[in-house]
Amino acid sequence: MKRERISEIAELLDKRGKLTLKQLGEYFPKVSLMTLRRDLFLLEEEGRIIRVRGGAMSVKDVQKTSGEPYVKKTAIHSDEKIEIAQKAAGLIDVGASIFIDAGTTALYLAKEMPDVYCNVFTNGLAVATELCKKKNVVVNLLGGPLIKDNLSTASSFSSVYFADTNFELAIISAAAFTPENGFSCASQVEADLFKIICKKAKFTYMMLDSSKIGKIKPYTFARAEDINVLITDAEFPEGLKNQFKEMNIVVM
Amino acid sequence: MKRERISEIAELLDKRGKLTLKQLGEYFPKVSLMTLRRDLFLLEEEGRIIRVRGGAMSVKDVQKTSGEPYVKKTAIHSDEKIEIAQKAAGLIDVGASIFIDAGTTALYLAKEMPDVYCNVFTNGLAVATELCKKKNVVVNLLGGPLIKDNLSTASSFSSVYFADTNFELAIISAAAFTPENGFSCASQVEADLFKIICKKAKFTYMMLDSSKIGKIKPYTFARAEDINVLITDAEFPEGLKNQFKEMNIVVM
DNA sequence: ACGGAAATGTAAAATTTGAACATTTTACCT
DNA sequence: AGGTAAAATGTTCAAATTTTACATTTCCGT
Repeated sequence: MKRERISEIAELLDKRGKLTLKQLGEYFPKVSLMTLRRDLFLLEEEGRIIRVRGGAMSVKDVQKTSGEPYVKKTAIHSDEKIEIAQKAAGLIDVGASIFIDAGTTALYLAKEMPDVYCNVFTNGLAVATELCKKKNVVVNLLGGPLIKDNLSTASSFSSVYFADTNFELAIISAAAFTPENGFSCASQVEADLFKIICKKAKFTYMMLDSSKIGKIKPYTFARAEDINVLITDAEFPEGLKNQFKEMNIVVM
Repeated sequence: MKRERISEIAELLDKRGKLTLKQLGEYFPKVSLMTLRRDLFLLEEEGRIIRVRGGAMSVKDVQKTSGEPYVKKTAIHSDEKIEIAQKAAGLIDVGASIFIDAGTTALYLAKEMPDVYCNVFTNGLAVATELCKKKNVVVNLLGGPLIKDNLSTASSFSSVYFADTNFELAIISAAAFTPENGFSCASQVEADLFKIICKKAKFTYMMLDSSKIGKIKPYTFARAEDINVLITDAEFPEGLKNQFKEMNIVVM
């Protein structure tokens, strides 16, 4: 009982990188925070985690992401993004061929994804690296010039590349959304890529955390009606939810 | 004054692994603990340290005690590989267009590389990620299905991709070499890729640490006479060195 | 079922941290 | 040189976290 919980905590931390004690408390409502604190102490002695103020972080994670600026960004709205990623991960079928984008939500999705046989295309280095940990997932990286801010590729070459590769499902995320301007992002090549992706995929699932609503970025790549499923968090306003539903879009 | 102190703190932490605020206070009696605390905060933002209750610890130190299979591999013959990487790094000119492979020596090269304007093509995720830290290096990643062992891409698609991209210099490494079998590696797609690369590049620099000599891997991708420069370590046998030199190959 | 050890819970004490504001130093402009 | 804004540092105190100590429960072997 104790041992199970401890290894569960360790796995959770390896996946998330970092958790506060409160977050751990939500995962293990049956035990008190003091017990969890003691568990963390034991894990620290084993060298699997590092305890930091307020919680703990995974040693593995520290070893991997050696302090790159990209890592920091993942902390913003991470709870919502994880929530969304978990929902999206539940939608992946065995044998599917999927495109996943390079965003931070996509990175969480890569972590949460079940290790079942499927083909994943992505333009994100971090996403690809993460997916390589899964034995059964075939990972396929889109090539081209790298964008350094977010470690992604995007080039005019994509359309050529995709001429002979197919995926039925695209799970992507937008940097901004308004009903008037649709889904938009900050980079033109990325927007072009997303347009191709959406056209190519049979179904498009959009991961959109509530913080993106009402924002506008320079390049629109899809309208509300272009997507099939909207995956979002609990904070998503009901009114907007209904607007999507009226367009026959599944909101979850 | 501030900057100095901060880098001194960082060095101290790298050396000691972990220090409490009080200990730091003893090292820097001139400033208040609050200032040191703020310094730690900045270092944490840079990703160089991790703040823990009571003090901070070095990220490098955490990374040292690693358990990752890939990371571990880089430790084998690492001194020789770094030696070679440093030599190779010295050969890179501003403005050059270069291909670098996905091996561990290549990863060291990526780390040692000067941050000057140049274009680098690679099929290694770790190499690409590392190069993204350099402001002036334009990184271009070869796409395709990922090989999970070494986080590299290699596909039959490469030839198409390279039809419109050019580099004058290829810096690659082989897994094995004998005068009879030439340079060989363990993967056929990789061998194919290297053949294309060597043909495409005006000059081919081969990084070969002495441990590779006399070994044979299944797929030969180049002969001794196909390369222009051989970069190796101090252990490299003199006799073989001379054989290369007789073929007008620069050995260094 | 009993006794003791391990595990867990609770609450108060001790420490550390974060935030706000005051003060000093630095750098720059005229 | 004088003045001024910004940066760096110092001080203080409230808030949050951790530790400690002790109470309670659960688990096991007999």
